[in-house]
Amino acid sequence: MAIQTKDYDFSAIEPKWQDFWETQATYSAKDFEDKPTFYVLDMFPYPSGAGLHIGHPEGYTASDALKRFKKAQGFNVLHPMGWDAFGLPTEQYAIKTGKHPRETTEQNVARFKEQLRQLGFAYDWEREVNTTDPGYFKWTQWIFMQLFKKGLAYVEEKPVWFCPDLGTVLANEEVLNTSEGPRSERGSFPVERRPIRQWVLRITEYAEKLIAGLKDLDWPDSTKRLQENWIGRSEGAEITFDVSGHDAQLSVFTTRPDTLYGATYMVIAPEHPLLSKITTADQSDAVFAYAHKAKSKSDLERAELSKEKTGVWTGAMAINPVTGTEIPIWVADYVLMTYGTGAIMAVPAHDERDYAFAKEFDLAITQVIEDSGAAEKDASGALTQAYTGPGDLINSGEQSGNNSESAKNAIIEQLAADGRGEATVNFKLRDWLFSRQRYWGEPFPIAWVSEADYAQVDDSLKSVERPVSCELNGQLRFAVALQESELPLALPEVESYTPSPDGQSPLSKAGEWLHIYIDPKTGATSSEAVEGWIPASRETNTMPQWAGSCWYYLRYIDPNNTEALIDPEKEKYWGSPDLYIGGAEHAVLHLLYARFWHHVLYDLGVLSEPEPFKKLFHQGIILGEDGEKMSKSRGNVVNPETIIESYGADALRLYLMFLGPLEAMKPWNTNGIEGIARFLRKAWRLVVAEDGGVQANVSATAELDPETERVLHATIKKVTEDYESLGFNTAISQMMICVNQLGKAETLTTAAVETFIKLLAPLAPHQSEELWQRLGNTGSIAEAGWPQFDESKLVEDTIKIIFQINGKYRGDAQLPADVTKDEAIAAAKANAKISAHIEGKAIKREIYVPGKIVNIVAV
RNA sequence: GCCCGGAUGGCGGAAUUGGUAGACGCUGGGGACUUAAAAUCCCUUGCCAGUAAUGGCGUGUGGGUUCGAUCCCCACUCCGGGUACCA
Repeated sequence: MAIQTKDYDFSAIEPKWQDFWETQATYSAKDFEDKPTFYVLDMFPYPSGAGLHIGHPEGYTASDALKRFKKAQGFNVLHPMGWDAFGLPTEQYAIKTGKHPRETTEQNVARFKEQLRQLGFAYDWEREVNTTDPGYFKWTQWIFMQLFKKGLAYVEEKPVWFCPDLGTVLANEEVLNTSEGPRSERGSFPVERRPIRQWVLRITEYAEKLIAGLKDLDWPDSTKRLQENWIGRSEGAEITFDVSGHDAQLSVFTTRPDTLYGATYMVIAPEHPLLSKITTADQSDAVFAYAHKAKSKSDLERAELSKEKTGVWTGAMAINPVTGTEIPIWVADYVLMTYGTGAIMAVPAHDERDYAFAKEFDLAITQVIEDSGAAEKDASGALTQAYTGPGDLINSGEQSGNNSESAKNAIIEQLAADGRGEATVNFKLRDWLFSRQRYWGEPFPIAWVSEADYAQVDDSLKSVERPVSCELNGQLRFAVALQESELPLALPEVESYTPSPDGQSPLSKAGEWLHIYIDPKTGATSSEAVEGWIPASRETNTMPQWAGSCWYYLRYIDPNNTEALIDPEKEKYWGSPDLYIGGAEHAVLHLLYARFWHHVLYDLGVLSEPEPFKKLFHQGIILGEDGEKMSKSRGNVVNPETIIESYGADALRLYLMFLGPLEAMKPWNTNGIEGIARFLRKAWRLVVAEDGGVQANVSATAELDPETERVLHATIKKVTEDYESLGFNTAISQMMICVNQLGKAETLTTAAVETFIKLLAPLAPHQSEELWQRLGNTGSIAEAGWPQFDESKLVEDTIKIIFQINGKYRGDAQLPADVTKDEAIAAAKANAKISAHIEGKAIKREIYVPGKIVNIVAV
């Protein structure tokens, strides 16, 4: 039932084939089919109200094309799609309109799905996942439960941004740093740091594994380096200093224990717990004023003020453990409570920050590493900048003369003997703040009980090694996991989606849902009191958006399993994704969090491999026509639907890939799509004649001239290689060369035309299917196999040899492909232009690059 | 500041990683078909000089290695991205 048109009518053809793929389930993956598998994964979108923008189809076209290519090559292909549907904009919309986020989500998903369909992306919709679906988040909650029981989750009062005017907690990126202090991005209201109870995941416990695991991943080097820097492993030592006149001790982390003799003062962070204890009476006003001010600053502010060092002397002194000298202890916000021990030994001679601070406050600077003239000094020989390089130790007692590298160990050993220090490793990576005081997220499957009741609770419901407790309404409470059969723990219906004025989640007002009784043996719950059960209140925080996106790629493999997160047999069959395509903006957080969960699940025996994403590719960004980032405010946004209306989805897909390398950042240019439209029309006319039938010069028995045949085989080779390496732009240019050549040929074999259409099909699937059908074939072109090239067809009997004089092009000639060096050089000399150039010169050297170049060096 | 990318015609980009720089496409110019337009086809299009043959210049800048450099080395400029006192 081909639609009989002579023109390429994409608006009729495209929906026809979209229906076909859907009803025929052309791209539904079959578990355990006896074929090699290929799992290609896209980063799933957040279904926003704005719909798809041009950036989405870029990566998705690449994965769709690759999927079709691999399918044609005979792979059992898995290419699913889903929705990262918990999230802030939907919740904000609910707060504004009162509409349930679930409804908004449904509408947005429907719209996204329709748009993806219009682009011809043939996903396996039977495996669709949605993070807000109870059948899905049941397992998100289940994973959290395992983390909790394994001791990888805890609760802490953490300072978070709170905006009293908006009545909500804000994420770091929602807070702007203004001249009037930190303000909310929305509405520019003042915000403040408030300690609010938070769940935190111990990702730092996996820091070592997360660094080590990077080694074997086929990822862009820059992304690996980014993760490595983010985790920020550094080796050094923890050294303990005595505080004069106190029995307190101050521990510091340093990567330069070799400079210990040069530690002339110490600095502790404003939040350091020892601060109030060691501060002397005369200094306390200044110290506490300073500490208070530092607390209200954002990390951002602290960093921005980095040029000027600020601080106050606490009045206390510490004792340098190797020199025995008393050194002052300062408080300053350039020391962060969140890294190391929250205190440092300051070595101004060999650390830039310490140097700047010492200069600002006129503190002693003792050089202990010989710079051998490498550092700048003033007339008196004092350092005018910190020397951070290596060298021999000076002014360092018995260590003097020792090299700085070996002195690191020597000093650690010397300290360790006294119990004053040991070698340690520190990470920049912090534990993962895992809770939000919001409505639209996964509820935690946790209940809080009293200490006495906690004692009765079965160990299987506890974090046994590390019990989790906190104060709720002034009372000590302990965390208990619910029974697994209580999952999924659904969100209660609430009257308002707005957090309460004190920053508590909207769930804290869901009274009936909140207060429960729990069976201490099994973790079963009831809303009514039961004999022997204990009263409990549910956790009211919800999980962050990351939670659902951390493991969705696993669920595609077994989306409807109600008994397990994933069937181990299916997991082994499909393995982890063979290729993951997504933006570089997720290089750190999403990819790190997902790796963390995957490692944990592997350690729990749920998964068979420790790393989730073997191969990763970042598509670039499509800029507006003005070369700027597309944004509504700039008015340079290109809408995919408009392009599809005027050129069709195939043209859009091809053009997106033709713009430049997939990984590059490249500007959109609407004019350029004409070339692609022309190319598609040429391909169409190769098959379809004026009268709508098949072209008369195409037949099974026709002759194919040798040059056309050579180009065709060269195209098979180039396109196959380029698809494999995601080099779609060059594959398209080769197909353009090919279509031009085929168009010139007097007659064409059906086989030649079919070969070309098969090559085109991954990128322009609608038109290719249509042409395939009009040539008399049935079924999808994806099931017709992938063309093989014949190496012998690529060999040309004559080759063009370039003649150069002194490396400069002076002529060329067609010579037999098997020409020898001597023959080639002779041919060059026989060339009129060449002989003119060597006339009267002495030939110094003759170079022949086989099949390419003759270069005669003559002076 | 540090860490990554990148710089090639009027524009997007290509170049088997050391072998004719500018494939392919857009734009511009000229022509054919047409009553006309669209569509299609052909020629042309890096810069300078020249009617031309041809010659010179040319891959951000300056050096170097080489018979030969967009590609390798050294120094620098500009642009983009990430990161932020991590001891």
